[in-house]
Order: sequence, then structure tokens, then C-alpha cells
Amino acid sequence: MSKLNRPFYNRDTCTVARELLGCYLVRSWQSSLLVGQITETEAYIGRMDRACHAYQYHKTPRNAIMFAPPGHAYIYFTYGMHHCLNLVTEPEGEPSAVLLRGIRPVCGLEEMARLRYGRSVGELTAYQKKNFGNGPGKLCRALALTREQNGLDLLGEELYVCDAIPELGLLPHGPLEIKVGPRVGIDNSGEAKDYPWNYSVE
DNA sequence: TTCAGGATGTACT
DNA sequence: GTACATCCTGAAC
Repeated sequence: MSKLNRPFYNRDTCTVARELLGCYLVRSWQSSLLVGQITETEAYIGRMDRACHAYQYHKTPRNAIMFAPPGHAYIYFTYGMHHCLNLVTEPEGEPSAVLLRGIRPVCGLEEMARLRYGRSVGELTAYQKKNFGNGPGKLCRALALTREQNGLDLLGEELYVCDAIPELGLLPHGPLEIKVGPRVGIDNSGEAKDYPWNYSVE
């Protein structure tokens, strides 16, 4: 398998956000492998982005991990019940990250259905299957990600991203038709709400 | 198929 | 005390 390496993350955040689309997010959980294909991402860049938790290099205990070297996981808790997963990008000291907003489940379906709804795949309604991983909170739930996993190194074994996993029959994706748009859910951030830093594929 | 409203904890002012 | 990078349910269309 070809795990994405440190130099991949050590680049412009928007570039990383685009290139993550179609890649495979892998979570090692209780001796199972949970895999989802990334379908939607957003870029957050601290030095210039009011919507970013680390706007203008503002550092707090919560967002400290965004200042770490690229290739780490920034997971935070929001709205009283949900977690969001970000991948830290750009050189150490530049607080920026890519928010993962959507995945398509690929492996470990049964485990993910349990984590998400407490049911087996066969018991899910069509509506539940359709909305399995199309949101940042949902994807964290399906992959059993909480603040406990905040700060994980994406070059480790517990959580990482691959562009292909031949062992599982997952090949590199071909050219993608990438849709670009404004980011979701950040209406109170002045001009930053209009930045077209949301990327998605079908 | 879309929509409004409620649930809920943490970080930060 | 307030704001928040959200999700689910149930009711109406």
C-alpha cells in the first residue's frame, strides 16, 4: 500500500485538499480496518482565514496541534455532540489544515454500521445508507474518532491516508471531476465565508 | 423530498 | 454567558 508521506502534507493547503479527494482514509480499530474513500474536503489556513480556529496564528490549547509539523490529525469537539477530523498541512508553525467533510465507506462496513447506528448493515434504511458518511461529524462517528485521537501522527498505524491499497483491491483513482464551492457552516466570518475552498467529487 | 427545531459540551470572552 | 467548521427526528408537502 502507498501511504501518503510527510512531504505530501507539507504543501499549500488547497492543493492538499484537492489531492486528498478519491484517496482512502484508513482507521485501524480493534483489529479491524475501517476504510473510506474521501469525497469532500475543505481548506483552513490560519494566517489569513477568519474561519480558521488559528486565525492570525492565535494559539489555544484546543488548536495547538495545527501548529505541529504536517501530517498530524486535529480532532475537535463541536455542537455539543460531534467531532470533526482535520489533517494538518504546511510547515511546522503554519497553522493550517484540511477538514474532511465526507467519505464513502469501502471496508469494514459492518463495524462502521455498528459504530454509527448500533445496527448491522442489513438493518439500515436506505436513507441511513445514503447519509452514511456525508458530513464531518458522521465520518468521525463511523470511524470511532474522538478527542482521544487528537494529535495522532498520520504516518503511524492507527490512522492514515493511502492513494491506493492493492491488497484490498483499491486502485489509484483516475482523473477526477472536482467541484469547487464556498465552505459550509461559517457564515459569521466576514469575507472568509466566500473563499472557494470546498472541494468535492461525486 | 424538504424543512424547522432541539439536543448537547467545550472553549473562549 | 455565548457561540459553535453539526446531526437527527418528525411533520408537511
